[in-house]
Amino acid sequence: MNIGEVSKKAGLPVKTIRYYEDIGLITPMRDANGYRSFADSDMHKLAFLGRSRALGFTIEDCRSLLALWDDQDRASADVRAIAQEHLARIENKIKDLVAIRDTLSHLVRECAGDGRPDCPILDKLETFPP
Amino acid sequence: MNIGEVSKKAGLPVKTIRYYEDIGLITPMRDANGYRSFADSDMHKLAFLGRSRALGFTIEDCRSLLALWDDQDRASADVRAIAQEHLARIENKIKDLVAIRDTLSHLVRECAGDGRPDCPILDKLETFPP
DNA sequence: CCTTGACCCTCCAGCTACTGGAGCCCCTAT
DNA sequence: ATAGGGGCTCCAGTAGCTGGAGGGTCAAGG
Repeated sequence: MNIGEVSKKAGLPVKTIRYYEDIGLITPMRDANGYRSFADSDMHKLAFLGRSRALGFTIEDCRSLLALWDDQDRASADVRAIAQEHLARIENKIKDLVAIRDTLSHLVRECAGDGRPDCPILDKLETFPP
Repeated sequence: MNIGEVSKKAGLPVKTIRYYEDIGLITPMRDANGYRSFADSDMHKLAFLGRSRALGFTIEDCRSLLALWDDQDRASADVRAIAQEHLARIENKIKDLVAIRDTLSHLVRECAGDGRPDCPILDKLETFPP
């Protein structure tokens, strides 16, 4: 398979696939003409990567997950640890964003949003908490 | 005021303040020795920037907000528009993250997390939705 | 007067995870 | 022969800083 076909099947941009090779996540063969030649196992890895990334795992997480995936003797606890740590990061991020959203929507509601210059949003940005 | 003092008062790292000057958000004077010399108005702007950034506004948003802040004749609607757009971005991000969190916590709950190699997390990453 | 240590300065490189573009080669069809 | 749609590499840029090298400046203590 050439890179274009893999790109369609895996749902990843061509550039991203080449990048993943660059950083050593996959190592497709090469044809005589220099074109990358992807085996099914490469496709499979790329799909795996796509899903992991869609769930917000970092590239380094993906590298670890991929290694565990390749290792038939892995302990599921190792996988779980990575996922759980990531889950905690996500939950923190959500908490931060919710706090921001609350502050922000409060500010937006308070602002008349008309042609006058008085603006509680700017006022609050000026003198917010401490 | 020297940069160190401003840094403490505004709660921003020295490097960040220099960066903000670099990109034209502030333009402090210079002393004869080349040191930056911050006026109260600079401090004020930096505090404003710190708060805006803490609410997740992009640097370009900050640039716009700062311009509106400086403009005594601004329409509050202009500020509101920026804030509202940002709010929408945040809400989208929260939605995405919540979806990720739900999937992820489901996976983590399903995984035994013991020494055995069977791992529903890897299975799902392999064969997730479509 | 000299040194020490805390500041300050500039410039360069690196982080994440790609993305865009230039400039080139290759393959197939007409 | 040529046109188009692949493919290739390498370089640069994105956001928003952060770290470090290598150097100047200032106030206090010996």
